[in-house]
Amino acid sequence: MIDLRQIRSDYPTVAASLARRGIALDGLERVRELDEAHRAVETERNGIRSEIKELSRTVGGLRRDGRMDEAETVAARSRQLGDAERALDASEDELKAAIRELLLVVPNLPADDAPDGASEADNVVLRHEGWDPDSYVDHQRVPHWDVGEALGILDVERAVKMSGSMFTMFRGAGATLARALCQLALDANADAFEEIRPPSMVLTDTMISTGHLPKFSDDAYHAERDDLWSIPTAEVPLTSLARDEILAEDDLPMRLMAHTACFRREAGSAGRDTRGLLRVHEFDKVEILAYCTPEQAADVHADLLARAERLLAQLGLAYRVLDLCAGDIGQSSRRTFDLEVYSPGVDQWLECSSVSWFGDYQARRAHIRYRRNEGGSPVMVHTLNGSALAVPRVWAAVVETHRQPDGTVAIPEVLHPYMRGATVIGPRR
RNA sequence: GGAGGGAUGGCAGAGUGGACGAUUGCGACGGUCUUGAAAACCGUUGAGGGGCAACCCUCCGGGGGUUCGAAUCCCCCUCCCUCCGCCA
Repeated sequence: MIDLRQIRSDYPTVAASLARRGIALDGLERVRELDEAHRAVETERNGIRSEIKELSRTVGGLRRDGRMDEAETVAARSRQLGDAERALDASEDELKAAIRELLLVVPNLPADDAPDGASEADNVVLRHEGWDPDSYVDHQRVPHWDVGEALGILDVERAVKMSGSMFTMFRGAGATLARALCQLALDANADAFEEIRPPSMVLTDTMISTGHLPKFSDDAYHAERDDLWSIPTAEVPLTSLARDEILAEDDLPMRLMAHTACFRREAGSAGRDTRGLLRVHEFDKVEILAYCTPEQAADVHADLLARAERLLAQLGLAYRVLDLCAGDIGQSSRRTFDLEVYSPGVDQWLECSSVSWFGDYQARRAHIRYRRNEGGSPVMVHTLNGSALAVPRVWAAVVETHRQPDGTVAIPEVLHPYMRGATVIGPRR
């Protein structure tokens, strides 16, 4: 959530900033009106409540003194006020709920230095790494689904049999490779991040905290009977880990990482990228996440990006870094860098990490604060996160990039310790 | 899933209708004393909302109810503990 007080005190800035996303601002206007009405009702209601409390104290005093008739007179007066109080109370509840409902779907203010733009097409490519378009040879120009099938390490057909389209299954060395990628990502970040193994299903409030609900319910799997959501990313449970807590400044930045399965309905993309691993309903991912102070946020953001990049470089993959424009960053984010890995077999740039700074938007939803060393009231933390490594697309890029003339796949050296000594993936027999 | 017991401030733990936003202890912070520290003593110490301010309001797991007045009484829910059942 953005700060209601900022809407009150600095409406022009908020409106101008949100306008950069290219969204309609009538919801914001409405919030402003409701807020004004809400405060008026609240003030009036509080005055009546105060009076009732005063009268009740008087009743108590009179009764103790045995002045029962007088007590009853005062009680009767208080009874009358009670009716008025209940009416104002109901209206206050309604206004408060209406404001929250609207505020929950108002996106975050893009950072001033996020580039202008309306869509994906306006994202800024900051740089390419390990990228030489002329270096690829014919044996690398085979899509991973063909490579995977030939080597017996990817079995899409049987996954579809058991779970339907857009599910996948790794086999043999392919499954080991998928696991190796996760272990590498965890080990590479263990120097600074606490490893967490969170639940894969969460309550509605947990999904609201990150911004995945209420707006994007179509994108997530929901177990109706128990009202639980399958997590679309470890960001969801990791952000709620500190929900409703007050952290100490000395504990910040607090860095967490988790390897989880991620579940996405991909509701808007039926029929797109249906082959292979480009878009699947369930995939494994290692997420890295931090809570920090506003002052630390820029450094933490750069560090998360550097860590995600380092893994791709170590795997010998080409990638590019995108600075997402104001019109394309996610609802909760203020600034996002995307990492896209180049997959030569399908000749596509595949998004494999979004490294985002959320400011205090998620912290306000999740109520995560910290106390400054110099004391004073608790203030909202900043949250940031990104994928260290998302398995399917990186798996695809590895298999295509490192395919050798004889059709086998050379395993990148950093993965050797996790591959039971194997250095090459040959046909399964 | 069934039966019983619980949920109070950073923690421990009082409080069964009115002077309780809450006794007390521990912890933390400030001070006195001390060369310094400890001990002792004195004081401060929850969160949120509204208001320029004085100040007002809310919060005792969550929601509803009774009452002039609820931490306290009633109803529902959630979570924790004990026992039984089931189970990797």
